[in-house]
Amino acid sequence: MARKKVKLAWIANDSARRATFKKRKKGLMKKVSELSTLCGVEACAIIYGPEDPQPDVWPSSPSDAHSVLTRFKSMPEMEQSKKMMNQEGLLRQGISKVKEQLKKQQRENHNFELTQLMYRTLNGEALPDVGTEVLHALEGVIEEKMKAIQERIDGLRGTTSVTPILINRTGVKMEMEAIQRQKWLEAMMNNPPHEQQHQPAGYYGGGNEFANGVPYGDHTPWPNHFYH
Amino acid sequence: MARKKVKLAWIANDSARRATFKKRKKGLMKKVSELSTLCGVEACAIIYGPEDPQPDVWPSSPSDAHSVLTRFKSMPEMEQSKKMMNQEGLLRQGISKVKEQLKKQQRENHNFELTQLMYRTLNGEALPDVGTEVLHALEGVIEEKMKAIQERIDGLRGTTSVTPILINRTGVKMEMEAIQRQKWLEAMMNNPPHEQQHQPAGYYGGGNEFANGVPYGDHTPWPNHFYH
DNA sequence: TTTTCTATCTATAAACC
DNA sequence: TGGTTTATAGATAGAAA
Repeated sequence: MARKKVKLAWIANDSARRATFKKRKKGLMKKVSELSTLCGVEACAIIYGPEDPQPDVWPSSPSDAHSVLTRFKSMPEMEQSKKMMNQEGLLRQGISKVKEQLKKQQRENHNFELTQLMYRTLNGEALPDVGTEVLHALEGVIEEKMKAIQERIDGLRGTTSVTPILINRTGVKMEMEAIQRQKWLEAMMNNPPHEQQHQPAGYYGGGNEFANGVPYGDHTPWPNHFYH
Repeated sequence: MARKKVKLAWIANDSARRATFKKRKKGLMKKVSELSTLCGVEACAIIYGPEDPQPDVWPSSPSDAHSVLTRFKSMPEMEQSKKMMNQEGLLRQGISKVKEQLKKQQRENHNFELTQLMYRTLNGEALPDVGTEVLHALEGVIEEKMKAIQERIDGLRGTTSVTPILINRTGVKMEMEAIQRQKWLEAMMNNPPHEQQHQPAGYYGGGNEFANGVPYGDHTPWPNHFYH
């Protein structure tokens, strides 16, 4: 884990492996002792060397080690197996984790699609014939954006030093209700989706900022579930 | 070891201690698995939680499942204010990660089901009318188990010191070809999936060990895809 | 409480001796 | 082969959401 990221696989080189073993064993033992000290828990580590039939063990104090091991051994095997051997449990754990990930991903996808919908609509594209549900969600997204912008503006008002270009261009006195489409675009696209930065200097002058291209570079059809 | 160097002593603050415990336990387990992988040695860690009578243990049988799944981190959250253009890319990345996880999980599920199939069949339950594909896969699982057992026995033969209880019970002289069903069960169930330990003392005496119950406690129907 | 973020601290792979 | 050094990967404390 230094100089180079090591691949997690058996180290073929003999001496390198032995060196690593030595270093890491030491580090591991230290970690075990730290965990035990810091959190006041019983812990035990047993490491068999490649040749040595006698493992390195922590805690080094024989009595402590013995106590941990005795406790472990005396426990009905059934309980031991619950955590170390119960495949079913681990599987369930894994499955719910994946499910969780999936849900998160789906939420993100949905949000992304809504954001795209917003940008494209603001850019003059016709709002597709989406269901009310989608409209409500879209409303939520837009509200969130507005809120974020308002906060940013409020924050800037209290500042006496740097006045961001954005403010010079749009004027903060404008009421939120009166913000026009291109102002919206300017505000929201403060960090624009694509290479707007590479647009000519006159880019921000007003008018149809995306005359040269749409925010996402193409007109991907709206996802099917957006429609009735 | 971050933000501030922590003093090596019992952490008095309750929630802080729990948080540290969780983090460090995870880190420790990872280290153990890494050491084991990189250097090809046997290693074991046992950690008792403050309350939990069940320790966390490494290795866990489906070792990959645990470490791989915990290692899996959700993709960094999208920063709306920055680089909208990357959203799509980030999403794709996240999706493929989830997909990958899902595949892994499915492989594990399948393997688990096959293992259950094996145990239940060995226990005398009728082999369901599975397709050839499943049969072949089952064959593979069984072969793997046999190989593992053979290796264990071979290893033990070369040892003059400690003779594990398992050996006392079964006798290593027995040829693999002659191993009977209950021996199989003993060997494979060395750390049994469920409550067999609570069986009467005569449990290991031979005969129908699972007369009072099946290994998994119930007769869950075989998964649909096992059948023709 | 959990999750996420990130500044810092620690472990360690290579290089050197 | 075994210590010492150094640059970097990894672990994690504390804060914030």
